[in-house]
Parts: sequence; structure tokens; C-alpha cells
Amino acid sequence: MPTVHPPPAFQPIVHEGVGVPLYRVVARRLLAAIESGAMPPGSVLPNERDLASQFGVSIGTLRQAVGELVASHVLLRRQGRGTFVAHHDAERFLFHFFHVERADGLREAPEVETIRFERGRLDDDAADALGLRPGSAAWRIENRLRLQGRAVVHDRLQLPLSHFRGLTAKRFVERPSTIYRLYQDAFAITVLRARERVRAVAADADVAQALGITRSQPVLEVRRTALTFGDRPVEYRVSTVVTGAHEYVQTLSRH
Amino acid sequence: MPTVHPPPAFQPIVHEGVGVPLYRVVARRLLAAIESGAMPPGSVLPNERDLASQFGVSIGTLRQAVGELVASHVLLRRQGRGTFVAHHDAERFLFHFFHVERADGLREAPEVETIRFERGRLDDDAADALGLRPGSAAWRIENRLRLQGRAVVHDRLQLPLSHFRGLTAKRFVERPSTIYRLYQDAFAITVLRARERVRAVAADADVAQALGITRSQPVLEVRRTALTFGDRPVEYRVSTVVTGAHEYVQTLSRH
DNA sequence: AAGTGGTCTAGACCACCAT
DNA sequence: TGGTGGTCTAGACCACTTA
Repeated sequence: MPTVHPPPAFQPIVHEGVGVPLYRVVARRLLAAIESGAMPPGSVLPNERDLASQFGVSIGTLRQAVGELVASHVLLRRQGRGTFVAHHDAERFLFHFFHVERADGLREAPEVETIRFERGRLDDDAADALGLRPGSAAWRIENRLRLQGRAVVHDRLQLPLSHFRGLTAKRFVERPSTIYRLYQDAFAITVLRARERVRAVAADADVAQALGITRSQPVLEVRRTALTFGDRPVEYRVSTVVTGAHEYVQTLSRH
Repeated sequence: MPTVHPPPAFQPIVHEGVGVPLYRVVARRLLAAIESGAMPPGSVLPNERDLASQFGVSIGTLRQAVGELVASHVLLRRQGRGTFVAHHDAERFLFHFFHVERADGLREAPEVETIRFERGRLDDDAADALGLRPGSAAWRIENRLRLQGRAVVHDRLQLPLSHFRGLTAKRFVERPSTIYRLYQDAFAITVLRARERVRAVAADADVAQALGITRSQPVLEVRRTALTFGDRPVEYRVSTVVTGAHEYVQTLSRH
């Protein structure tokens, strides 16, 4: 039997206009192969010598191209093992996309409990963030996240139906791993990064009930737009965080 | 006349234990020269060929060392001009350390107005963040920041006296550029990055008065620890942000 | 032992910038 | 025009992983 994902054979690079560095052309070719599904998340790339000769470039140039994609978390290098197309897992989610931790610095993956799942329409904010028309068909999902057994975060997700056709409550709830991993495995959508805008607001009745807090208590409201390749938005969510025992954490300027 | 900052001559690298890559040894040497003051912020490095031969390494290895320091914002490369020791300016501050912008995405540098400047003592939080004893002598400073003429942020800074000896209200207020630039020029302290922890709280009387808002209105409280070389903490500040017209913004996972 | 990525060399030539 | 960093080559050898 053939392997499930035969690595594509890359054609030598010819000229591709002046001013564009060769390594960037190579990086774009690799990215295109990943986006097209020819090299799915988790799959291994041909080794660097082979790749370099397929592209007709030196190994140094090939490494510079791969290095760019590693820096943007599209690829993952593991010495002695190979280079892999990055995929979502609990660790990556925790590190890159979940920025709530206990006041004393303890980080842990949240327990997610889905409290609402229905077909609906994008509200104005979501439509704006996703670049779609308000009222477009969408999944509307609410989750409650617990840390150390305590309800700390309330999430309202809006997913455009056009990207997530065929999603069901059952598939959503019974996913084997994180939500972003589900996007990736079931819909070939890879979340690479996200923009977040944070405000302080008074908890509304909905959130207060879901999190068991007093109405009008100050809470963080985090509005996130998740992006895939080419910075195309694929998910809009509003997270409400009860701060006090837990906090929203950022390290500025690491890059 | 001699130039103000003659670039130090670097000695060839001999062995430096196994397992440590050569380029990392070179990077540490450069960093040490910067930390020691031999290459002050804004100064230009010798060109890459010369540096490589001083260290006795190939230009590729030298470039890899410099590349690491550029990635961590210690150095700055400008093609055709040279490699420079990074220094703080309004642009860098805005980009790396000021994450408040108008709800519609407009970013602008804040107008800073100092409303309190006095000698005092570190409180428990600041002492903990700075790794010093509570009650250590410190400068305590309060600023009000305006955006588009509107008071949006209230800052409470605590600076350990030991690092900022000789600071005066006059020097602080009449600094020619940003606060971090003052740290750098007057105290040889370069802020490289910062950790921030964000909570939603009700505005206290102090803050409400300074920002002209109602007491108990939900506001963001951002507690920042600013770090220099070796992740040594040098400043602790609590910023209170009125969100609504303005927001706290983050882009996750760029790196 | 075989295969992978990681480090390092000793160049050549290009693109950009100041003068 | 001369100097800078940026790109690219064609290797050699090292360190790590797996079998």
C-alpha cells in the first residue's frame, strides 16, 4: 500500500523576478504545499539535502527558507528526527493561545464544558472581524472553562458556517483534543495566530450566571480574532475572564 | 581627537567547553561588551568582516551570533549602513511597550503628565517583582497619560533607588524623550522586555480622580515588570486603563 | 549504524546607502 | 565610488535520535 501522504516532488526554481530572495521563493513553495493539503499537519518533510536538490538550491538556502517557516510556527524542526508540519495540541494551545493563569503563576489546561451550541447568525462585531456580512450563517457556541475546578472563563464563539460546514454539537463536544485541533483535523483550518483586544466591563446577567459571580462585577472581556494562512480570519470569540484568583498574562517583546 | 566610543577589540575565541555552539560564545562576548558600556546604545559595531576576523570565526558564524542579538532587540541591522546597539525611542516604545490604542485601531504616542514624584518605599508587590525586600528605598512616581487629549491611563511607577540614584523630579519631567530612554541615557539601564499581568478591577478613589471617571467603574489594571539583560527586573509599574474608547491590544504568537 | 537536523567554513556576488 | 549588510554556494563535520 502507498503511504497516506506521499511528499510532493518540488520542481527546480527558475528565476521568479528580481528582488525576491531565493529562500523566500522556496518558503512560499513549501507554504503553498502545506496550504494545499499536500503536506498535512503532523507529516514529515523530505530531509534537507533532498529538498535542497529538488528545489535546485544549496542546503544553506533551503535551511533559511525552512527557518522562516519555523519562526512563524508553520514548521517544526526536531534534531535527529526531521522537519514536521506543525499541528495543534494541548501544549501549543496552552503556550500560544491561552493566556490565563493563576495569580501565583500556575499554568494548566482548562476543562472545557460546552453549554450552548446552535446555528445562528454573525453579529456585527464578528462579521466585521471575519470580513463577512452581518447576519451570515454561523455556529454560535458557548463554553465554560474551569481551572482547578473553578469556573474562570466564559467563551462565546462565532464560526462562519461556510468554513465549518458539517460541524455538529456531538463532533464539537466529543473532539479528542483541543478546539483548534478539531478545526485542523476536521476542516483543514490551521490557526496560526490571533489578535486580541482586551477591555474591562461589568459582567452581564448571562456571564454572571454562567460563572457564578455577582452581576456588575468587573471582568475582563477579551475579543479574539483567530487567523490562518495569509492572515485570513476564521474564528471570532469573546472570552470573559474572572480575574482575581486568575489573571491574563503577556510577555512583551520577545519575538 | 579620539572618537567618543572606540569599539573594543575582541580576542579570538579559543575553545570554551564542548556543547556550546561557537556562535553563542560570540553572541555572549558581544552582549558582555554592550552590558559593560564599551558599546553604548546607538553606537555602531565594526563591520561583519572585521568582527569575524577579530573573533577568529567565519563570517557566517558571526552573522548567526549577530542575528540572535537582533532577534532579541539588542542589536539593529541596517543594510548599507551598519549594525547598531539598539536604543529606546518613541517608535520602539510605542511598538513594544505601549499596548493601548483607540477602539478603531488608531495608535499614537501618549502625552505623559507627571502628577506625583517622591521618595518612598517599595510595597510588597513591587518588592516581590523586583526581587528586593519590601520597604527598600524607592522612587514612587505617578503619571497621567492622555490620548487625543483624553486621560486614558494612570501609571504608578516604583523604581528601586539603588538603580536610579541621582534621579530628580526635574530630570524625570524634563527628559527629552521617553521614560525608558531616560533610564538608558542617565542610568545605563536598557529595558529589553516586560512581563504584564492584567486584571479587571473597580477604579479606586485615587485613580477615579486622576482620570475623571466614576469610582467603582470597571478598569483594566496592568501590572508590569520591566526587564533588562539577563531578565533582571528594573522597574515595577501598575497601569490603570479606562477601556471603552480605548483598548489593550495583543497579537499572539508572532515570535 | 544510519539518518536527521545543527554548526561552521571560506569564499563570491548582490542590494543598499552615503558621499 | 566605496563601504555596509544580504544572499547564496558547496561542501565538511558534529550532535542527536531511532532502530
